[in-house]
Amino acid sequence: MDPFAALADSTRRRIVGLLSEEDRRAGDISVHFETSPPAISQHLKILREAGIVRVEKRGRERIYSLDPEGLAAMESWVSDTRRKWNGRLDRLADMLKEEE
Amino acid sequence: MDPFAALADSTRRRIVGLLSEEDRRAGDISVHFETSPPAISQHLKILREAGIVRVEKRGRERIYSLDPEGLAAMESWVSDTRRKWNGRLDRLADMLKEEE
DNA sequence: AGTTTAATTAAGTCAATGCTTAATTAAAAT
DNA sequence: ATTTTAATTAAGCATTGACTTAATTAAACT
Repeated sequence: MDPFAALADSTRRRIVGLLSEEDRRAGDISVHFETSPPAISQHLKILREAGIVRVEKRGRERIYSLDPEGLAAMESWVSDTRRKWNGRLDRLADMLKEEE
Repeated sequence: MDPFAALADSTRRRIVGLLSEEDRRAGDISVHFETSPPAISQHLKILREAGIVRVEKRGRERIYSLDPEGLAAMESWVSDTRRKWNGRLDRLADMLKEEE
């Protein structure tokens, strides 16, 4: 699943929010939600495959951490879009200026 | 549909890309895609309800334009997440510094 | 007035998504 | 060695999402 679709789900965004604060074990993520541990595990898998999150096995626990690279796609799309939009505003400003 | 879900679809992101260049009539958007005009119209409705796009009726045409406010939610979520993440890195750097 | 054009809404189909409970894997503890 | 604990995978189900064609709305043209 691509990063945009991965972050379309609010539960997954909340997970990312938790991991932006600190690395956490799967169970420590799970307790923050009403949904079952398997559901959270499935969300984590999606985030992993989207490159947004990493896992590290530690004994029988899995430590999840944010992979900031994963946000890059979204960040650059947004900033590109914003830049193009601003470029239009700038050209409009120029046109108005030449009318003076 | 919330802005994140609205932008999870690549067709809708392409529409936003087109509108970041210039305002366009529904039909002028539609021709850029293989899918049928009704499908594009449905996408436009979703973008409208997410606050990402605006319409203006002009005779029997509808002129679509980008509503940059609509991107704000995504932008601020991403930058907040990034900020929290960076904050962690900073604290880590401080800790390493104090060890010197 | 009647027809064409621009666009949307309606209705139905199919695939994808998110959830649940049950089953499995594998490490830790007794 | 057996049992408990942490987490995931499997299977099934209900909902949502994106698409299609057909029908509708409304403005423009002749």
